[in-house]
Amino acid sequence: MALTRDHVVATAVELLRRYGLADLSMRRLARELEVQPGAIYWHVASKQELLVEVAAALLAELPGVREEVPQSEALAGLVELATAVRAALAPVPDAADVVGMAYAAERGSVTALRELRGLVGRAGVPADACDAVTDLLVHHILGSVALEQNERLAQAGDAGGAGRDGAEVARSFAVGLEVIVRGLVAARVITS
Amino acid sequence: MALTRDHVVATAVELLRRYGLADLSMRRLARELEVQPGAIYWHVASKQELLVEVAAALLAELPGVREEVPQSEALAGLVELATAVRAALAPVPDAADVVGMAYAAERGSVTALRELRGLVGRAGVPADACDAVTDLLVHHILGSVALEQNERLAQAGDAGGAGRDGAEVARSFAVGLEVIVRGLVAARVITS
DNA sequence: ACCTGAACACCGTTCAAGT
DNA sequence: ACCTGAACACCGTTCAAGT
Repeated sequence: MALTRDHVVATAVELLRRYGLADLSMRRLARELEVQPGAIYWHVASKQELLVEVAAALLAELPGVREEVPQSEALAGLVELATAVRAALAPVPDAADVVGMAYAAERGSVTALRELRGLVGRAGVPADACDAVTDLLVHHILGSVALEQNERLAQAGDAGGAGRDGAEVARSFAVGLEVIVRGLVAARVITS
Repeated sequence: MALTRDHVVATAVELLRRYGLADLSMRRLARELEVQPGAIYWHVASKQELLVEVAAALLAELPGVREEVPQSEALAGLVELATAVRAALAPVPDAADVVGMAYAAERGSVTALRELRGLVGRAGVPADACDAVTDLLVHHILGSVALEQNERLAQAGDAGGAGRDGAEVARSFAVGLEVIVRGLVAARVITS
């Protein structure tokens, strides 16, 4: 079967899910595809470009946001989407690094995060504060994902550790999200 | 002059400041110290351990927080400290990655961030929410630092770009910080 | 105690040459 | 158009042997 860009990206995603970012090298990927390392560079310009595609793929399955969301539901939709993004990334090793890098390189490269920004706008955040608020939300999501994965590793270390488990990290995330949403109103970023 | 752990760390910091994380390899560091790569491993167990030391060193110069801060001043002190940390890291290439990695590996490894957590507690955040709120603040700081450095790179790319400059990123950071602080009260995390 | 020399097992990327 | 083979310039880490 001939190599295609989609196949390269899909295999990279699988490698990430199974073994993490450290084992997602261009050479390892080539071995998985039963091809020489140089062959990959016909379909993808660089590892950086590949990782941006991987990040997009990780969040491509999320149900899209309805086009027309009334302002009254925008904040709730925002909380829902942020929670869904966190849940989708949490089980993927090093997902926070991969998505964080893609978002830093090009904010529009990940659909779900573009939709998040749209909801921020529709919730009433003025245009000149949209980026700041979206960044705050994205960093909260990715920080929480990274944290949960770290707890998992630490817990695997000490056998019966009293470390915070996934559910507890998810609760902390919800608290932080609530703080942000309430803060938007209290700081008069949203005048409602 | 005999190599010491402090000298190794200080040289690593200098390398990071001047050339960024990509050029801070154990081998490059050894060359800078005029020593064989293996020699570094007598003073430091691994690159990971070295980077944790580097992260601590980057924020070691910050003025410490007074021990006894009344609750009425804790929130203001928190904003001040967060702003100072951001300002200290902003000019250091890849500082967000280095400090983020150290914070993820061991939350107590960076003094200034430990002090931030102390202020969160003294501001009235209950013990079981301290970590969540501190994480939110730390990720906001590091996210903003990473963003500003990205803007700088993007601006260096297109000559007279309309990209957001450092001052604008700093303003966005302040907005986010205000949202968080107000949100703490509005979400009744702090009952004041 | 502290360092050298040399090795082990890897990287990302490029590119002439083949099919 | 798509891929191989082979090279270039690197990595982090280990460890016997030297001083």
